[in-house]
Amino acid sequence: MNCTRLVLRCYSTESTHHVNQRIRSLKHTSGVTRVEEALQLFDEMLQRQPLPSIIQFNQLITSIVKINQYSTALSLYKRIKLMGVPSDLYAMNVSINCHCRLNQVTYGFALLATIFKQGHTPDSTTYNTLVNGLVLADQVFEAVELFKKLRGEKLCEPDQFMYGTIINGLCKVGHTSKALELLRFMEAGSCRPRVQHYTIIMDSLCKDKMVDDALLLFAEMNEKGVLANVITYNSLIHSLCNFGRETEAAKMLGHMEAEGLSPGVDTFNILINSFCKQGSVKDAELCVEAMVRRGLHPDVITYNALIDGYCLRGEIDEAEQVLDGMVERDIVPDIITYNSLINGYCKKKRIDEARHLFQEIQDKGLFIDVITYNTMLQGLFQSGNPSVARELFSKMQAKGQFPDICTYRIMLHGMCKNFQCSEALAIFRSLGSKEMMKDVELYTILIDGCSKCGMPKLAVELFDELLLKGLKLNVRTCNVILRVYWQEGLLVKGKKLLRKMGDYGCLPNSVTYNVIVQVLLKKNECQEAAIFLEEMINQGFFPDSSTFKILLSLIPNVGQDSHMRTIIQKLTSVEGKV
DNA sequence: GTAGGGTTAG
Repeated sequence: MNCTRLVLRCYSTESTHHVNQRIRSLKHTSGVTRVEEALQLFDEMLQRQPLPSIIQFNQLITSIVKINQYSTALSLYKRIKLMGVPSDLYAMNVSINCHCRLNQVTYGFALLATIFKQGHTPDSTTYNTLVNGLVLADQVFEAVELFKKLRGEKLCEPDQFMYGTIINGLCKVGHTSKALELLRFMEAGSCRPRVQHYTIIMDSLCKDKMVDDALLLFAEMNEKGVLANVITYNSLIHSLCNFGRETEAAKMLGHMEAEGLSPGVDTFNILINSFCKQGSVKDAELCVEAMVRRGLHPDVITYNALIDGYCLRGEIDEAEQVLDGMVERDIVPDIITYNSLINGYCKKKRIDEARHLFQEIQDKGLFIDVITYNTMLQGLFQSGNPSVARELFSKMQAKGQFPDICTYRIMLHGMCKNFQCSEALAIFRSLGSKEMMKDVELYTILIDGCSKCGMPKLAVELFDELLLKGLKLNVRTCNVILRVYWQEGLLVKGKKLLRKMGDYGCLPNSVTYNVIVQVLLKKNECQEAAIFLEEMINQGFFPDSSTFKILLSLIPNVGQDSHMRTIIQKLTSVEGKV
């Protein structure tokens, strides 16, 4: 009798140990495998007699939550409930979080009621999870109200998490200054702000383009003895890069190492990407060397950045070399890698190679995305294959790939250039999406296209339609229609628009004047052209090379004492000095 | 030994 009991107890503790071990090992399993193994373990746990404790179930389900499988997690809780395992506050809190992540805050609040009903007392985690749920649901105002209520009614003393959630929410809706106020409030109180709080606000300041204010706050934080961590540095490095301040970003990296923090592959990738996009792939390569020296391994993102960087510069051979290098290191190229390469071939007008690669990756069974199609379509148009492009456009839709706004811009632009304006217009009119019909870029393409296809009236109508829709104008749109106005002699309209451009938020630029002057010169209206040339120069703009060419060709024909002659002389003398 | 907030790369 005693013996049996002993054996049973041994079996029970041993299996508990075994289960714990398997739960722990789940953390080292990734993605789909983790879900599969977790589900299998869960089934085994349900078979056990006695049933494992709620703690073990919580641990297992948490490992599923960590990989964002919220519905799965909730369904498992439902099942253990059916098996009669009593829930605890941890389980309830995790469930609330799952509902919040699934955009079901309401269910979260329903669970709060259940907690009370079951005689539990919600804790700060419960409330914080709910406040965060409101933030996630874009109900920041409601989140702040709940926060105030909890504090006012002493239901829950706000802790660093709660403050973090609210600061995050305020920043998310653009109220960075309110968040900063709350930070100042914390500094004066007993719940002192941590690095997280500073990081959120610095990041938000940067998103508001106030990078220097962020840097000031960073300095202030350091003075207060709050230590920055890798996330803080990653965020600042990224923001500096976004504003073209790569040198300072690189200095930041040095800074963080001096502080004893180790930058990760992601830190380097931020810099590498930025250098590549800027066109300085050489600097990016130096960054890669620096990361390798630190024992970090470039990943697919690193290689993709380099490949894209080279392709953007048209240095396709270098891009191919990088590709070889990554394959040698067993890093599998993905669709982004191939999109860059296809773009590189297209840029170099090596359309056959682009088409070949496009076919090859499909044969490999790789998923082709809308960017692949867009890249290919653009390449086809630019290499003078409009009909192949149009075939591909049909094919992608037949395959179930929806065109996006870029697809339509590429298509309509390509078609207009190939004198297929009427068909382009037909496509535009048949656009299902209301959003796309409100795209100023599409209008600009069509207006320009119609005028160049000999349909200026249609161009003018389209512009009026655009105004009627209340779409926001940009300089390019104005420049395009101004050319039409001057070509068609619609000078009243033209001059009116020229004057109103500032009100529309787009001041005339150098192109604006070049366009007008060129039209006038081509129409041989030299006097009028001279007036605009002068205005242009007074505004600090300068004729571009094509305007200049026309001007120079006029020299023999303009009279000795004409206004135009003086201007040309002035221009050529300035030109000589420069 | 189970739960809640922050950054990012294409």
